Amino acid sequence: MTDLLAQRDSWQNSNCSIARAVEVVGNRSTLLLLREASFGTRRFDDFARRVGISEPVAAARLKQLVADGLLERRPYREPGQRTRDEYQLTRKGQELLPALTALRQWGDAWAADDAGPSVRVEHQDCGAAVHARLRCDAGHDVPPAEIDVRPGPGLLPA
Amino acid sequence: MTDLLAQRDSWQNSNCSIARAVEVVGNRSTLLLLREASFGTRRFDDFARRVGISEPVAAARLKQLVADGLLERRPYREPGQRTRDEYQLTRKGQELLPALTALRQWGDAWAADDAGPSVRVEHQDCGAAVHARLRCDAGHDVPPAEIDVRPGPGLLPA
DNA sequence: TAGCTGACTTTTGGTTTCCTAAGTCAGCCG
DNA sequence: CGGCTGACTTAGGAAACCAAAAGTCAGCTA
Repeated sequence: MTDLLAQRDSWQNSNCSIARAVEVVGNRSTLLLLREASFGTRRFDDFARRVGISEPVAAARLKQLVADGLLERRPYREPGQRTRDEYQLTRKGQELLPALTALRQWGDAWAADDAGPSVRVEHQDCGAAVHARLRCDAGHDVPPAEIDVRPGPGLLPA
Repeated sequence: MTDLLAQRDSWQNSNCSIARAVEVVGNRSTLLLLREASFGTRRFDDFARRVGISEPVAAARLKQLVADGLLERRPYREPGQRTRDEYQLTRKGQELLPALTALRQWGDAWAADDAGPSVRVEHQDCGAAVHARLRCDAGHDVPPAEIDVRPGPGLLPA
C-alpha cells in the first residue's frame, strides 16, 4: 500500500477512471437528469421541471449528455401531436444505473426523510427489490471495509 | 408507470434520496476527496495535491465532509513527529464506496485511456477483483435494462 | 529560543454556473 | 392564415467556485 501511495502522486487525476467519470456526471443537474431519464422522462420541459432547473441549464446539460453519448435524441410523435424530440438513455448511459442506484441506496440509508424512500426499484422479471452491491469474482459479497486497493496496469511503469 | 410519472411532479427533488446524496457529494472535488480517503490518504496536503485542488478548496471541502459526517478528524502522531490531524472515513463515508466503485467501473468501461485501469480493487480476504453489481432480493443479477421503477412509501399519499 | 513544517486561513481576482425574463421558431389546429 | 404550444436560445446579472500568493499558528527540533 505504501508503494501505491508513493506512486500515486504521479498520476493524480489524469489517469483515474473516477476522475473521468466525474468529469462527465460530476454535477448536480447531470446526475438528476440521468435519474429522470431512468424513470422514463423523455420530454424537455418535463426534465427541466422535475429536476428543478431552468430551461437554459436543461438545454445545455441535455446537449452535453447527448454529446457525451449518454443520451440519444430521437424524433417521436404522439397521436394527434406533432413530431417532437425525446431523450433516451443509450447503453453507455444505462450502465451508469449501478452508480445511480448506489447513490440512492446511500441516500435512503443516510439522508432519508421520515416518509421513507420515494421510489422502489424492482427486478422486472421477479418483482424483488434491487440493490447495488459489491461482489468479488470469487462470489463473495464484499462489505466496504473489506476492500483493498492495489496499483493496476495503468499505474505500473511500462 | 404512468401513475408514477404523473405523481412525480409533486415530489420533484425534495423527497428524493438521489437528490439528497447529490447534495452532499455532487461535485468534482468532494468525490475525488472521497476517492483519496478510500485509498488511504490521511493528510491535508496529500489530499490537496493528489486531488489537484488548491488548499483553500481542500480545507473547505474537508471541513464540509467532516460536518456531513463522512469523514472524521482525529489527532494522530507518527514517531518523532508532532501531533497532527488525519481524516478518516466514517461508516457513513465508507458506505459510499459502492457508488464510488460503480463510477470507477463505468469510467474503466467507457472512458478509459490506453494504459488500462490505474487501480485494481480486491477483496481483502481472497484477492479477487471487486465489482459493483445490481442484484435483487431473489438473488438474481440484474442488468440495468431489467430494472423497473415504482413509487415507494415516501411517494404514496399518506 | 529561533527555525521549520504541516495545516490551515485570508485576500484577490478571474471563470463558471445558475436563474429570470424575454425572444425565437416550427408545426398542428381551427 | 393566425394562434398556440413545445422546445428551445439569448441577454443580463447574481452567486458560487477556483487558483495563486501570502499570512497565521502551533508544536517539535536544534
